[in-house]
Amino acid sequence: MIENSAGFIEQRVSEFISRSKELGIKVTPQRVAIYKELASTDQHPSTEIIYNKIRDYYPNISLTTVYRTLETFEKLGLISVVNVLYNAARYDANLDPHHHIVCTQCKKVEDVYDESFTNLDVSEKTLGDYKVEGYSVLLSGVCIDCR
Amino acid sequence: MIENSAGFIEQRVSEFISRSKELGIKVTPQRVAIYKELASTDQHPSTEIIYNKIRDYYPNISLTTVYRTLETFEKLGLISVVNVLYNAARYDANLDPHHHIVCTQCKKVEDVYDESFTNLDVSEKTLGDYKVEGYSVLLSGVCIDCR
DNA sequence: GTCCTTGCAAAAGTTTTGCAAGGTG
DNA sequence: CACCTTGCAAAACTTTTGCAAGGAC
Repeated sequence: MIENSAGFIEQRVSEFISRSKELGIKVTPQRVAIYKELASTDQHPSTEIIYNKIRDYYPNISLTTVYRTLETFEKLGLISVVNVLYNAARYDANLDPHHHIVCTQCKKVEDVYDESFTNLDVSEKTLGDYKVEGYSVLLSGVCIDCR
Repeated sequence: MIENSAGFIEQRVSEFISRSKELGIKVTPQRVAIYKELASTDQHPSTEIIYNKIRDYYPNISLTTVYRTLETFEKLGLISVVNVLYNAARYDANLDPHHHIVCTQCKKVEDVYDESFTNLDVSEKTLGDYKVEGYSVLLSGVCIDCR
């Protein structure tokens, strides 16, 4: 749960710094700025958006650094990527209700048919501001070929 | 459920042609080829992959056409896009279990906390070939600002 | 001081757009 | 034959990579 109090964010940044030292990566001002920006919002920003926000107070930062840093953080489990399959649009002619599992290594997608996934109650949820059209469960894992 | 019999695919292509006429879009050889390619696989191909497969027997087709056609089909509900948020990577510093809802119009993402989503049983599923690492539910809808 | 990290520039990869030619209904 | 659709080319946008300079430990 995000709380927009400065103290809460400072605490998360402190934890990030400790964790970075444990993991053996260097704590640079760029990395702190990127982590802090991400920890300060629940808007799930893109790389470009993070870059632009940081440039307001850190004009010399490079977009390349933001890309590389987010990738590093994600690989180490310090942050997560919301959309695993962001590389290219993937299409499906099968309109029956079903779900998907993606291999985090080769990005292959397979279908998952499971009634317990298909019958989730999405009507009464805390989605007050949204007109919900649908949902799907995306599992992630490593396929047999990549193991 | 995809069945790889030629007859089954032919039937789906026929339905596609009828539906196209109902919807008032023109049935071109390119469109039929694209639909047929997508209906013949459960691999959830990208635009580029569909393009390359079609070029084996239809060398003049343009990648632009494949992009535009898939977009058209998706808007009309003839196919669906597996990864709504494919435009750019979106990151999250919040590692607590939670889910997301995306506005299909402005692509804004918000958090959803719901225990019934968080307690799905993913251990005994028909995911035999995968080492499952996790999952998340992605709801889609239209946010209040876009209505 | 060592070696990881950064910034710049260039390249690779994905998607969109303008416009004239072509084909469907 | 009207108008939607296609193909080409160019541009826009997102991401990755090579390399030399710089900074953290």
